[in-house]
Amino acid sequence: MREVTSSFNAEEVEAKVRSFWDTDNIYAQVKAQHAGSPPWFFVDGPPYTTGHIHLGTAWNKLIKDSILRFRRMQGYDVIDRAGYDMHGLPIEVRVEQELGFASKKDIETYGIERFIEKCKDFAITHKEIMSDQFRGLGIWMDFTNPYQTITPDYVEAAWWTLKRAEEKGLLERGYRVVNLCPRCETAIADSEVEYSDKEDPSIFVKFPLLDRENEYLVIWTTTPWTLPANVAVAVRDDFTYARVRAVREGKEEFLWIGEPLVEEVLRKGRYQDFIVLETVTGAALIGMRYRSPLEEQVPIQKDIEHRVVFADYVTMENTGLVHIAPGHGWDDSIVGQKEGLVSLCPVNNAGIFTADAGIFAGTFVKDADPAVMDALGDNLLAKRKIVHRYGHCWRCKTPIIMISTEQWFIAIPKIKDKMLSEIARVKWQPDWAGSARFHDFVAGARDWCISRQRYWGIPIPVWECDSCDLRRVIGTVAELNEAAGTALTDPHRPYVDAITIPCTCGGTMRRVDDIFDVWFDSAMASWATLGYPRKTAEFERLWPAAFITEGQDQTRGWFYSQLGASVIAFDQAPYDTVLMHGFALDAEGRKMSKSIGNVVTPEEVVAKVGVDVLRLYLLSANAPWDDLKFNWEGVRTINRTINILWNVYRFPLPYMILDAFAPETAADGTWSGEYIRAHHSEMPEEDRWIISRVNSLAAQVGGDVESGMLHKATRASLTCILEDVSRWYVQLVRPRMWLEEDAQEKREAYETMYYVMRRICSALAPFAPHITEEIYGNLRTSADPASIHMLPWFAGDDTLIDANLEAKMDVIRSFDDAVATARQDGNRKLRWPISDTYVITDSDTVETAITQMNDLACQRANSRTVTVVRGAWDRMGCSAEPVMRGIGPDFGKDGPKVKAAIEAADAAALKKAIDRDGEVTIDGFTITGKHIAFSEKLPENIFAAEMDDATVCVDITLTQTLEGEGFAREVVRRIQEMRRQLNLKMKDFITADVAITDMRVQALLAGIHEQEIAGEVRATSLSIIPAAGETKSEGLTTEWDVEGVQMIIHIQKSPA
RNA sequence: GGGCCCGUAGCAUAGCUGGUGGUGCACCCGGCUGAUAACCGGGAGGUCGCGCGUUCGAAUCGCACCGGGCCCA
Repeated sequence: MREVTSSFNAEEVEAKVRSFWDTDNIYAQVKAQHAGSPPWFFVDGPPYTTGHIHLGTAWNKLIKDSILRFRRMQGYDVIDRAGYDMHGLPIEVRVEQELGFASKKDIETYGIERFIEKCKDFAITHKEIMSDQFRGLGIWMDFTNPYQTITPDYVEAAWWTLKRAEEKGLLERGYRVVNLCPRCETAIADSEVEYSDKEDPSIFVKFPLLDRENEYLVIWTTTPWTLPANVAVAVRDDFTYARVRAVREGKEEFLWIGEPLVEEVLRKGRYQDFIVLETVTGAALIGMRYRSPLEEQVPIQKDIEHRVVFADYVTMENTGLVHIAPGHGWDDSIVGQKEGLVSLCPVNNAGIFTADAGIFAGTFVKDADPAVMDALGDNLLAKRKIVHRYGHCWRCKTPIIMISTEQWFIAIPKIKDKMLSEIARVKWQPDWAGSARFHDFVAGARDWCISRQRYWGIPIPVWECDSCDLRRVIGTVAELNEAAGTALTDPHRPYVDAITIPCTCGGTMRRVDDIFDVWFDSAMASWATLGYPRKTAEFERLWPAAFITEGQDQTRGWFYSQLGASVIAFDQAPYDTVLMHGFALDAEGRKMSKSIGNVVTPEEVVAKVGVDVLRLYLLSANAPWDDLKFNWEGVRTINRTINILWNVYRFPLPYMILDAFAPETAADGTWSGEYIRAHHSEMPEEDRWIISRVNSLAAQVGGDVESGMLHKATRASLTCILEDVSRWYVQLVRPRMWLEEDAQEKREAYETMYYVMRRICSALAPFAPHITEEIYGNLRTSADPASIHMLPWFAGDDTLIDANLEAKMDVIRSFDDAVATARQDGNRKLRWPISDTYVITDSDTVETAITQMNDLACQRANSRTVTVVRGAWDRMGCSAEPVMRGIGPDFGKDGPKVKAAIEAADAAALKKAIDRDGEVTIDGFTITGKHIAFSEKLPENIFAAEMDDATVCVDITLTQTLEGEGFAREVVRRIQEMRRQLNLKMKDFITADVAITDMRVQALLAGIHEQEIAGEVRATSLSIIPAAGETKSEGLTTEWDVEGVQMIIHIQKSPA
């Protein structure tokens, strides 16, 4: 053991520990230690390789690391391979930006091969940067060999899974309405759509009814460009619609509008006058036919039979009639299917109108809005602007459009029941994450569009014949090479695009152009990380995952994609337990974002307080599943607690080192609490108490971690350090540390402190791996394992837990607080001894504790005696107060006399009499309870304070003896302070003179307390003298005012 | 618009199978002084987001609303 002098320096300690881990290969050693033990299969949710981690990413990995460390200590062979999500549009967009590209054409011109190589470089570079950041947080996962979604074996896992989908009839191709980013020219998932405010036209349009002259349906839309694809108008059958005759600029026309909206719509259309001719329910409108107002400009519209249909989602807003374009809206397409409507989509993947759009052909849809409005002519009833929430591409921020396009789908509804029953089987932390949230999400899930029209991703392994309609899904690279007679190694675009397969019909099969939705990649993680399907042994041994944990946003992300893929592939969920955690928000509970400027990075926290404090803060601040409101104050508090842990740790070291203390060990020299187990029964109560507390803590922490309650585990540990060890045990045990002789009590204190530190470090090791490693490194015996992380998890020893003792100590602590309060009230410092303390109570628990632990109670109270009083205390005085409201009416003008009589009488005697007889006669007046109010009165020099279930009374009366002792302790304190000013070492001796001119005080001390003072301050000679002699040049002389008494103290270091 | 979660003193958080609201930090006052740029005690501070309901009694149960978060539309 070596002494540690400075206060806790996170930067220094953590750097030292990190370098120890690195040079001695501790992580590898720990893993080797558990090789062959029962496995614990964890799958890392792969972060996307953006290149920088934020607080949420850090939180995520720290939760993982803490749990993995705990499981390793429990003895499991933990599979801790990290993973990275490395394909996809975000990287493509970044590379495009670097290269200054504006569209897919630029990529084609540049060359797909060069482009995807750039993407690959980007992903790999940024993966390395992130691994370093994670390592910097002390995270022990396998970053040297992470699974990567871009490796051939990983790609193959996706191919194989798609083949399974095809075999099960779950792979479908078809036209669906999807979100399209016209810039990226690809379909994007709902989850890739980001909503933000956007200004759009807000127009009211008249659709002329067939066979009704000058009569129109009025609809509203914010997307004029979808009107060329209009095929129907929807209404609610139970709403009321009005037919109005409206006049604008002298022209009269007949309009159909939702009845409550008539006035508003006509005002917007600047109609001068109107009259409601009739009202009907929507049901009466259904089936009415109308013409497109654009049939001249969009010839295809002439062939459409437009009609009014029912849709339940119509609301009585705007006009109450809804424009339906099944090619441009999800809801519209549903209505279209149900009603057998034509689906028009005269728009291509770049958002450009096709020839079907007539005069609009060749124009970008959004740019065509004004032209469409122009073309509407008089049918444009009103034109305004609106700012509303609109979807944008999450990467390039381009407003998305909805178009009907041919895509590949997984038919999720066909496997939904199985997915739901698997959700019920999985253990969710918290329970509602699965049973409510995820369940509801999956219950409403639709087909999963898995195709993207991009480059950097896993190519969809479907080959289609160019002459017949045969298609083939390839499951592995080997299968492809065999079928095509090639030797492909990298299954990415464009290499894979070149490969053709001869078809049985004599034609040539070519790969479809699409790549997978990047969410499909990570969905395979649980088997891809095991090398499946290329290798099967590990898969059979380990799968499914014992545990995963991710943020709540992954409900619709990774929890979902994994479940879907796994049910496709294996008919079961790929995980057994899922811990869902929250989001990292700022102190006000808002999302951290660069634009608000409220981002807190992990690095800045680490720079201020170190990794362990960040870790403990993130883990203890709130329950994992609640959102974290980042708060610097909270971080500082944890920092202080950790500093206290450090102080508690270093406090006994100087004494232990002075005494060359070594804890008792087993025969092989390793420590596991040998002394405590052997001597437990004869150890002091305070030692047995802290040992019990620490064992209770260990038991609690283990249980909390297993149930995902990381906040409870860490809070309990920190509270134990603060409350039990620092604020109580250390205070109790201090005097035993500086006993001179080789006392049994001191030995027990050392062993206990050692035990406490070792056990607390063990309990804290998964959460604060650096400081615990440092402390352990200094405390461990030479035969103990090199690292704390090599120790088995200490789960608490039941035989050392004494709940009864813990309860009794709670009473003493409550008593201790009350004594301090009462003394403060009586203005008697704790340093000054008092004669008697009384605990007035009706509680057996209190009586037992104070009686059985009386020595400790006396010591804490600095009182000669501590006595329990049951019921009323006979020394408690009584005061009597006349109640004039009662006296006045009964005694009239004698009232003042009665008052005086009551005040003059002995209150206790009055009370006794009234209690007994109900009345008492004084000075001829008969007095009853209503004339007098009794209250308790503390005797002189007694001060009281409440504790749990009791009242504590301290008697602060001074006697000569007590006063002498008080002054003696005052002198000791002053001399100690002076020793400190001289920077003396603990073992140094001094000589001292205490000059006191006050003869009474001098007499109290001289001869009686000199020896005692000398002993405490390590003085070889000490004299109490009446007046100071000549000022000495050596040593230190200080004049003190002690409770109004002047003292001149001189001390000087003795020669060694 | 819908689902889930959260909303308790200046800040953070416990209590939430109903019975007079705890804790930590910060603040103010005091104590201790061989852990000392530490430690301890006390005090003040709360319409438990708002409203209605169930109940003898609600922070706790129900409904509606407001604010925040994630997700969906």
